[in-house]
Amino acid sequence: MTVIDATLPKKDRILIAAEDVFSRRGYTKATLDEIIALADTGKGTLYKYFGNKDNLFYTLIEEKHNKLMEDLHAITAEADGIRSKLQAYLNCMLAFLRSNKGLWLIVWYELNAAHQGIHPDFDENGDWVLTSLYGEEIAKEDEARLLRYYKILWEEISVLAKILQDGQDNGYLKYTNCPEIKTVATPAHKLTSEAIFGAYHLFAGIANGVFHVIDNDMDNGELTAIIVDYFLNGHAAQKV
Amino acid sequence: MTVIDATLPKKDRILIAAEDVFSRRGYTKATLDEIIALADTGKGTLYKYFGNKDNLFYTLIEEKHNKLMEDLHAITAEADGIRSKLQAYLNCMLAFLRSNKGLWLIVWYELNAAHQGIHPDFDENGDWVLTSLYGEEIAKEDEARLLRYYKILWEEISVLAKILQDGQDNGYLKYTNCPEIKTVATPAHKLTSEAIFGAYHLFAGIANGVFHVIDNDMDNGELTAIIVDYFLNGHAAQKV
Amino acid sequence: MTVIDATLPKKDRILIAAEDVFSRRGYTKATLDEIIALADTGKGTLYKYFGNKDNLFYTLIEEKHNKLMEDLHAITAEADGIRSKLQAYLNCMLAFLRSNKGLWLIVWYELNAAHQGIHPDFDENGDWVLTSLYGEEIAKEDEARLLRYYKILWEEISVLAKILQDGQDNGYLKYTNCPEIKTVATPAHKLTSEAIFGAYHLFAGIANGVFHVIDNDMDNGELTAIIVDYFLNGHAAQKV
Amino acid sequence: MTVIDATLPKKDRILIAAEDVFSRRGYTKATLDEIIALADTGKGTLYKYFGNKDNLFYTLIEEKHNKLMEDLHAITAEADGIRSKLQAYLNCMLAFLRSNKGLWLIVWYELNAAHQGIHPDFDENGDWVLTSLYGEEIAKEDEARLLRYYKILWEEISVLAKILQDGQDNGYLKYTNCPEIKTVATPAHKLTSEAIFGAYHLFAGIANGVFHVIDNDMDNGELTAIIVDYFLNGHAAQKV
DNA sequence: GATGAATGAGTGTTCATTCAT
DNA sequence: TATGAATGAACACTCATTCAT
Repeated sequence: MTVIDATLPKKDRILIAAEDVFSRRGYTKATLDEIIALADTGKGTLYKYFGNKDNLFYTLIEEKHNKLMEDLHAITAEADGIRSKLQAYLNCMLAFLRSNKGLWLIVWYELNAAHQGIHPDFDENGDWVLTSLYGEEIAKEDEARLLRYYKILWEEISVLAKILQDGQDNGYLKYTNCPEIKTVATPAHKLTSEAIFGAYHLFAGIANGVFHVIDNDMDNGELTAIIVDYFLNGHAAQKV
Repeated sequence: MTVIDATLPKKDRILIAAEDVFSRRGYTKATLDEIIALADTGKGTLYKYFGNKDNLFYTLIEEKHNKLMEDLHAITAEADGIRSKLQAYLNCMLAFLRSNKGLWLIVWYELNAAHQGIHPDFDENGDWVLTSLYGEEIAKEDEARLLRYYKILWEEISVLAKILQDGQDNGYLKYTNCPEIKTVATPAHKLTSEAIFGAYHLFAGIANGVFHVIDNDMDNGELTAIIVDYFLNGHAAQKV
Repeated sequence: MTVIDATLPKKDRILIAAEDVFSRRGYTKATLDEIIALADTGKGTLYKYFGNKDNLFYTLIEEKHNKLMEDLHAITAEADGIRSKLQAYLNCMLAFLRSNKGLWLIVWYELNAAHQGIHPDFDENGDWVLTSLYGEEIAKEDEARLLRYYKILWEEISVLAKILQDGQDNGYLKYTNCPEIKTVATPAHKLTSEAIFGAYHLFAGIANGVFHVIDNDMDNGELTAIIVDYFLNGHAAQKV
Repeated sequence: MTVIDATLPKKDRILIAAEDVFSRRGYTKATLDEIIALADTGKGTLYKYFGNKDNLFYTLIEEKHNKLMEDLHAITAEADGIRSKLQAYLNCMLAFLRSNKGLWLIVWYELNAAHQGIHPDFDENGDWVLTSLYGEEIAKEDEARLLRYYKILWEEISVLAKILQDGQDNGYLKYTNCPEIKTVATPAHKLTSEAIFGAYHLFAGIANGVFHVIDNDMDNGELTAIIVDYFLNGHAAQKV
């Protein structure tokens, strides 16, 4: 059982406790009671600072996400060439996901609108719009809640997608002419679906470690080098 | 709101309704009330047939899983060579996941022991054993419940892992000498961690479609051909 | 797990199963599902023969009670003198309760109106009437149900009470002049409250065996001899 | 319908309501809904304070039991000689049971392990151990729950048993040489089975008043004097 | 600013009873 | 006659949220 530094401000202690509990239990099964017990504070305090369960979680996520985005932008801007941009992105992302696997699984799977029968897309004005695949009405407040998590995924993916897009544009990466892979790109984003698909494909596996095969102490650089090699050159021993 | 054929036996209607509700809501947020309302039946009927929520879900999963395993074994045995085995596997798996994405997301993420602070592994006798990463006791019945879902993941992965393992053994696929990727293989399974990692990496992305980029009507064969090509030869336009 | 002779008529098998289950679980916690499973029959059959749970239980009790009453009357009529009548009564009762302890505990405690805030008594016509101690109305059908169990207790006690009453009337037993022990006797029954109290006092202990102190194989005659001696002469080594 | 003083703290009101409802309905048939309705509170409040139904009931029992044990020890230590110790014990117990008849019936009959096919006894270390008479497994938590009620019975009996044991040891009370009455005594407790049997026999009848023969206003001292006389000298008018 | 007592809608589960076959 | 599928009211228990202090 983690013990939280009693000298920290209550707000910080709640966030630390929330991270611990959400990571272990998932969003739905985490309880505010466990969080305040761990933070050694009262329920009123939690609500004073965060308003409700969802805002508490989002605050947690948002802070980390913003920091991650800064890092991703900085580190990939610095790198030179597709390959080193890719490796920079992955190094950064892998380190992040290793520390925040539990929380990001929640965003990717539990809170992802796309897994709740809801299809987020852009309308003609380039604004996000949610469509229920089952014809149900989506309440205004649900919409806002769902969308802000979706945007987080989108932003994180977009950095990688941009790299891949550039790679395709300048002929470094394949451009597979497969019409069935839908283009969800908009003028505003210029992401081809293929790039998104590739991006997702690329690091989805990293985030999870379903079978715990990757040693927790291993060096990021070495692992990402392997992954980038697989991604660029494939798993075959020689061209087939 | 789907309407279920009123002439079907209650048991079938419950299963159909359960699939619908679990797929949309996830395991925890799905309620038996919604299921019976959709199935137009009583709660007692559901419990008569399935005993409890978890058994209802597992019944749903098990039936589909068994059928899938039969198909996977048959279709990959028939195929000749690593590449066509890979493609056969993916064709089969992709078709399956497209129909059962919601349910399989639950198994992969929500019910996956590895995402609940629990580490499943083999003991010296080759039997499964669960270890809590947080020092909490795992109740006997929780253990059984978690394990049966984990075994499903394991079985489905193992077919692909075997193909990849063979590919490495005969030099067709790379064998990356990366010691930090842990070997979880046991004498009984002979799965190298790399094979597992590759297997997971390979189709994790397919299962999800976070961004709905793949058209629902697209041809499986064409898509899997692209994926296999990516997997074998990589995304680079030429060897780098 | 008892196995019931499959050649017996369904009705008999249900009664045998019901006796087993009620004895082990008590009235409320016994389930009809367990009974029909043990009887290897259907729910409809049970309801066809017995109508509802309470009738099933009462049928079980009534049959045994009627046989017991016959025995009690016969055996005490035969005996000569208070002491041997007492001993005869106790022998009979003890043997009965040993075989039917579980069922009779239900009648004495679980279904006893007096333990449910209800006071059964005679009205001016000598008819039974139930009065709620909490001012609640007693539904007509509840009244009938409660009363029939109460009458069973009453009848079984009355045989002993009559013996004790006779003993007091002819000076063999003490008549303690304690006005606070209420007279519930009616012209029809002529039971003084003291006799009832003594009767109850006498064999209440036998029925229960809270601490399992009495060996299941012990001889009835020997035990009842001790009890009657205690009852008549007390536990003191000499008159005190 | 009792009305509970609205100025009392919720916790106290729940306890008062619980006592009322458990006493009238018995343990199993008492519902928490009725309790909270009577206490005029919410279900969450009940669970906040007591955790579950069984803890609520046990809280009720434990408090009263502890107070009773103090009184029993004090009052019997003060009394001089077997007879006055007996009378002191009975006075105390009778007063207690008159106020708590409903609750103690539950402990004696409904929750008594010995009435659920379970045999509590000491093992070689003097620790309590439960054995199922029907070969069923006893779950760890069921064991703890059953045992704590059994210990209450045991403690209350033991005070009296000690008095009776002393009476036998110094020849004041009969020692009936009846081998069939099993010795459950352990070195730690030195209770002969006879003493236990006598103790139970003695006051089992008092607790219940199946037939309401004892006037609720009657004086304890007078009644216990009669009972002790019956117990010591028997019911016969003269030695028989 | 901090608290925690109080709440009640909601959730999985049980089981006596009904009724069409 | 015998059945068992179907039911739904009832129950113990959970937990996000409110609000008076």
